[in-house]
Amino acid sequence: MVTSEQVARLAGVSRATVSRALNGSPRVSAEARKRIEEAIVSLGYEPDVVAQSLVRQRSRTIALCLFFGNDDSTVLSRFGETQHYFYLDMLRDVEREIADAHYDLLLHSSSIAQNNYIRGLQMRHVAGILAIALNPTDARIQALVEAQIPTVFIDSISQGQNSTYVSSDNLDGSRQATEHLIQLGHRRIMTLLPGTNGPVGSKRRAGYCQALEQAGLPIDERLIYPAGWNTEEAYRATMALLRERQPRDFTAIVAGSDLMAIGILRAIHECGLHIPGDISVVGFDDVDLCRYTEPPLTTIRQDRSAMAQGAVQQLIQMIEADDQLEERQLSPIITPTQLVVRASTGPAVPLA
Amino acid sequence: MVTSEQVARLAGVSRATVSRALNGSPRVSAEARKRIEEAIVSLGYEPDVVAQSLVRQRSRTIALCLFFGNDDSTVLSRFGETQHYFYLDMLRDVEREIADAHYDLLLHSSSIAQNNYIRGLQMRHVAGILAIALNPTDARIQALVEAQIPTVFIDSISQGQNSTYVSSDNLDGSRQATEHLIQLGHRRIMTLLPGTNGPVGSKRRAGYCQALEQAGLPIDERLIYPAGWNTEEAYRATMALLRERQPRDFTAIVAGSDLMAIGILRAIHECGLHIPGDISVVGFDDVDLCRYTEPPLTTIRQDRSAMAQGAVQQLIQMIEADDQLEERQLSPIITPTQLVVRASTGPAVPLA
DNA sequence: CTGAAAGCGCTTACAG
DNA sequence: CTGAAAGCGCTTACAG
Repeated sequence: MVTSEQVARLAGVSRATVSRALNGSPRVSAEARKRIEEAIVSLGYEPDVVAQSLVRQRSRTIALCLFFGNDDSTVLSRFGETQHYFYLDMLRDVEREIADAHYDLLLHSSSIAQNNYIRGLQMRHVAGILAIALNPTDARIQALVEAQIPTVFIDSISQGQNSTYVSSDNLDGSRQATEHLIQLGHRRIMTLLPGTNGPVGSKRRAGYCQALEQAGLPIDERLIYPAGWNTEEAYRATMALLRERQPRDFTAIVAGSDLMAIGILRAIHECGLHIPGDISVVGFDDVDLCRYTEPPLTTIRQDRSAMAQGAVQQLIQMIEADDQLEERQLSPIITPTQLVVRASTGPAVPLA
Repeated sequence: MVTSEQVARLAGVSRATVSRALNGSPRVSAEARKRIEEAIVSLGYEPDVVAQSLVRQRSRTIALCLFFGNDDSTVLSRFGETQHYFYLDMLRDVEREIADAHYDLLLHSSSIAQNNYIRGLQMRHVAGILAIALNPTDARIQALVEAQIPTVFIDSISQGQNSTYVSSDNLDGSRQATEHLIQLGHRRIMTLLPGTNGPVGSKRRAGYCQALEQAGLPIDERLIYPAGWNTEEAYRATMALLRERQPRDFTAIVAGSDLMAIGILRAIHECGLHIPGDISVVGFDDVDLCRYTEPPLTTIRQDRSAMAQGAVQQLIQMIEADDQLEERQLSPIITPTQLVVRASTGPAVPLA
């Protein structure tokens, strides 16, 4: 294991000078710099990041914190569940951004209480935190905000002195989806959404309502049907819906997400109905799978790479802005959404 | 930030004793231990893992290395691609196992050359490596093996002094899938598999052939059709197949994976054929989505949690077996596979 | 059983 | 521009 000591010896300088050269200090002569660089190459030296972290009291590591449930102790624990499928794609972009900035990504799993959770992060000297916390009442959110470690939340609207958030324009996306159906002649449009108080669901509900209002359509509580974010719950809810409502009182469904839409499609098929012949379905997210559903799914695209890029760049900016400007204004980043029309939506057919 | 110095002062002992108590050394008196524990609780002390890593020359971090392509510089870069969907589920189990053992998971992205790749891992003092390398010729595999850091590969059959692997019984799984179709009366059974030299594909091809042989059926090269692991390529291959083969010369398809099967189903639908009425399809992996395809997919289940558990436990055992026994025999772990019958397979119908 | 001391590999005021 | 020295927070022989 090559150390800076060996580099210094070979270059005929002190470790201090090697360190300065490495960290781009201007106070190093050209000759010294050259000799050091040669020594580094010939020895294959690379600085020990652990030692650097210790002395700098800060690592180049960004921790990923996912709180999908209240009890998930590991970062990925809930990632197999269909409702979180969307975030995976975004994580790819997140990792690329982080790598490009020469930071590492840590999945820090702590099965302990909240204060220990934060402490674990501090003891690892993480530089910053990227958090996706779907339940706004999760106590860890507030703990994170108070910990004063630079933090960017995705899809949670928490803000603080050292934290901000990025989110899609969920309201406008849902509005577009509903408007698309209205333009196709639909008047009785269901929406399946969780009954929780999360910001994502709330905004999507609001967008749905806004589109109806703009079109002068009434907002019927019977058209807003509760279902969890996952495929199975959406499937069950739709089955229940199709059985309860005889005769059927709707011609289209705005799904809370694409993965919910997949369950909805399946239920409609099983009841012997056609899509979009009998019922039109719109998803939300535009995950890759949308192209392979039967029929291919009309949906709302979230700009995942813009979300990831915005989140990471904002985070790194916060990390590297060592000057703690009191007046710093951290404005949230809201990325646009866009309707993608495929084959699961069509003209409304009159109800029986 | 509470340090061991403060704990020592409060407990009236030296830092050395605090360290011993913390690390479970027997050479600490009961009274000292008690006072130290009280001090730790009252101060909320937690050791600095960075300092520990430096002095121990080893962190409690396990790096995740995914080499899905030859050029992926980030760990997750290829995870959005359908062909790697399966590994995500396994990663969940992997993370849980790692967390339970009180290790951290690092996604180490290095966009640099191979020797720097290894060096980056060494400089971070990672304790061990979990690697999924789908291309057996990837130079990083050999570099990893030679680096002598404890490593467990998943689905690559690399072994070395400090490395071993875990894999499903791919051959037997594919054999079961094919046998299932034979029992349903199918005689002309296609298989769609990548033409690469990866161990997973090779084993699955061998299992397919073995089932045919055991049934006394000929192995027709025209029945082994090349297609990449992803949904899109499987879709395109099937479309081409259905156009080329007029009249059609097969009644069933063994897909290389579930995500390939999804593309195959879509192509069959688009050609106006029925599943399993016209063509039966079997997948491989048993991802959650199988239940939601149209029709629900018959497939081969891989025991992901057994794979994850085997991999992590083996890895940690290697890490903590500080005694480098020369005669240590690291035997690979092969987990069983199992047929899951759903609705995409049915009796063979005679070909025109 | 316990403490003083050295050391892990680096960085950074402090002098010069 | 450069080096000697101190220090980041811990662990571990070495004495006692």
